[in-house]
Amino acid sequence: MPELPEVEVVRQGLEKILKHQPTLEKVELKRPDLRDPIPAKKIRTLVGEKIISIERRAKYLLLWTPKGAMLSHLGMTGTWRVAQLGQEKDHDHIYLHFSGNLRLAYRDPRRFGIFDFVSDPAAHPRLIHLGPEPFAPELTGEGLWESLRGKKTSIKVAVMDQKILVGVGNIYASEALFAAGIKPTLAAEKVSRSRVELFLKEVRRILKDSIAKGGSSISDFAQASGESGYFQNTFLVYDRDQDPCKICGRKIRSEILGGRNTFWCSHCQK
DNA sequence: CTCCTATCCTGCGAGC
DNA sequence: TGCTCGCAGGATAGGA
Repeated sequence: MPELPEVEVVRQGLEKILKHQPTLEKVELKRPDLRDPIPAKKIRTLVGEKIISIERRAKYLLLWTPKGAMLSHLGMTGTWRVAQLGQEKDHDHIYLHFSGNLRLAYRDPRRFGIFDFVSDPAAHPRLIHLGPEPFAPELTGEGLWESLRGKKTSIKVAVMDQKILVGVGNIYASEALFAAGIKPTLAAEKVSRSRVELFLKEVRRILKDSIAKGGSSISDFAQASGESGYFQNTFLVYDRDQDPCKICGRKIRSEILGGRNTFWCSHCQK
């Protein structure tokens, strides 16, 4: 669900809400697990600590204290919000109580999310194999192209592979490949270096633009403030099967790649 | 190794 | 209106 822009928008929202560095006073778990068991004991070692920063890595959030961090992944339907007493909802699984009578709620109907404890991100099994951040200055089109070498899988599946490039999920993969004029079904190894360079440029532009627009709000995504994003209004191909291409007017088509619905224009993308 | 499929879970919209 | 079906922004285990 939330891809890099949505997670970044949530990060910015949480950063604002937690700017005054409140102390974590209580961790209330409504159930013992999401996708995985929640290590309640380890997380509660952070009680009494201040939240000093909110970091995003790939689609993960890290709420840092001096003694370690809480790691949050939103899965498909996860949201964080301020929920004072009386503002509980169905599928609220975690309440973080802070000083100053502040309470954050994590809500996640499908429970594909993750909530874990991290001391050393470089050693955490969920983080250790992640590929480069799209905005990392050291990431070049050539570097990305090299990591696609020998990949028989489709370029669409490859750019969604978090070992190759993080943060790009099903929406932004389709949108960025459209912007770069690359047909998603093409084998990754067959995409030329210059076209991979263009893809990187376009995916950066699109991710940045989406962050500026508050991300894409489909069904229940909202930023921590509760506001919706509006990047979904600018989709050129995603979820537009059979609709006319906004550039050439021909029908957008779709196919399942790697188990995920993929959208493209066979005239604009080769 | 790489690649592909099935799977976790709930809610919602389309179609009848 | 109410039911059933298929699908949804992700990531991983396990099999080929």
